[in-house]
Amino acid sequence: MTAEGESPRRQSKGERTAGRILDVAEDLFARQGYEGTSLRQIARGAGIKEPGLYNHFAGKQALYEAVLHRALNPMAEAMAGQIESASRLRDYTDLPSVMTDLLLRHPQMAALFQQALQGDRESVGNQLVTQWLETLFQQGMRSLEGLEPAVTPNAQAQDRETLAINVIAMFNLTTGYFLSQRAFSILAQGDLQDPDNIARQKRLLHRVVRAMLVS
Amino acid sequence: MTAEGESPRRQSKGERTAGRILDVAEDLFARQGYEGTSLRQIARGAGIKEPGLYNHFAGKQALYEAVLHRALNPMAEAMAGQIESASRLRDYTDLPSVMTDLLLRHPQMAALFQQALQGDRESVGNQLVTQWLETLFQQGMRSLEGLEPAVTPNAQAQDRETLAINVIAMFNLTTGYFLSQRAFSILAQGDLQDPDNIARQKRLLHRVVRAMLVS
DNA sequence: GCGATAAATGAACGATCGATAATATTTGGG
DNA sequence: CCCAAATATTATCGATCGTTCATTTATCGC
Repeated sequence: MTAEGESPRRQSKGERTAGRILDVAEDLFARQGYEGTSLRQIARGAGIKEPGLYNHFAGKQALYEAVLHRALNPMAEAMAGQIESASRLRDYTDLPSVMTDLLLRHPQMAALFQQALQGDRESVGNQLVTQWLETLFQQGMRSLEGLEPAVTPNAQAQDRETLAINVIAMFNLTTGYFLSQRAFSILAQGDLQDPDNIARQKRLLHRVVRAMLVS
Repeated sequence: MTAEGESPRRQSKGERTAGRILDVAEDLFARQGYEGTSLRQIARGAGIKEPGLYNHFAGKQALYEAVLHRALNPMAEAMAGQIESASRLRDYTDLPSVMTDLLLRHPQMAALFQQALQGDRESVGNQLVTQWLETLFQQGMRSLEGLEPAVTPNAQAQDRETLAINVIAMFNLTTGYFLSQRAFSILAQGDLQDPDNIARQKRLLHRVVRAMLVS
């Protein structure tokens, strides 16, 4: 999530500094993890001294949660909008593609979410992401199980566990793509964010969804 | 990787202690990450004081690399054996299933590998895992691209980028499963290591591979 | 069982961590 | 333009990090 594009006079100095801090912190947290990132690094990246951070955030933990919150909100809203406006059947199965487009605009969010998800269960960060996943997964479950009979009338009903495993697979497939830039450069030259490769990934996502529906 | 099952007199005291240290370190590194784990924690878990660690490992970094090495070697050998003994075509497409069985015996290795893969590019740990992935991926690529015409004579040849994306997807699908226990408990009750769920996952893996082959 | 060697310990080091207090500077509304 | 409020800085804190050293204790081949 990069800084808002508003005109520099619409924001007060404090707001601009807070935005810069969030930008730097998001990048560093995603690349180095929570414990691996120091407030000194963040302050230096934002062009201020360390104690200045405390004029905008209560502490390291609060800053981390603010980063997650700012990254999670647009994603949640956009996905909610997509889900709500899904009138035709195929709109539901497009969910991974939509999520890919959203992650494409903020590629480091994938790493941020995965870390928060693997992190301390009691932490606010973990609960934030877990809560988001909850609604997302519930919707994914409803999609798969609701569509299946319509699309493939002769398909047998799948048990809840299989549905869950499928939804989780789609999530891992979608986010994992953005965590695999290094692996990709081993196998082929190029950038995973290249439109051609994004198109290839979306094609794969659709094929996998279809493979899940037709059992 | 749990301690060797050898009789307690076959190992010297030092070897036994080193093994305990590796066990504890592997668990903590996988759950909390490299920076998030302190040598004090590891020492306490192994039942010794902190300086005692230095009788067995040169330092934190060396201990971390030893953990990765001990976890990576059996996996690499087992996969190499599977690949070498693959006479029939389907042996190749079974590779994700074989990897699932291996990871099932040491579920925390998935987290370990992902962390090392995302971590510092210069680090020895990253290079260790990257090197392993390289051979694994090369083999996966060769499988997919070599098998395709045989299995589906009417399928068009896929470009290298698509192959790479497919191989990466299979890797993310296979390892991501073992990182998703929390997500699974949101959607359904149960343990992802339950044989029934493992069977469901393997069924999914095979379906996805098939979906990749028949373009 | 003796003795060399391996292993474990207590004490302490410098470095860095997140955080606080006191002070200086800048901002921006009246 | 002024002055209260917002923002930034300097100095410093205690805690914890990884690591080292000198010493004690345990191991195990002979």
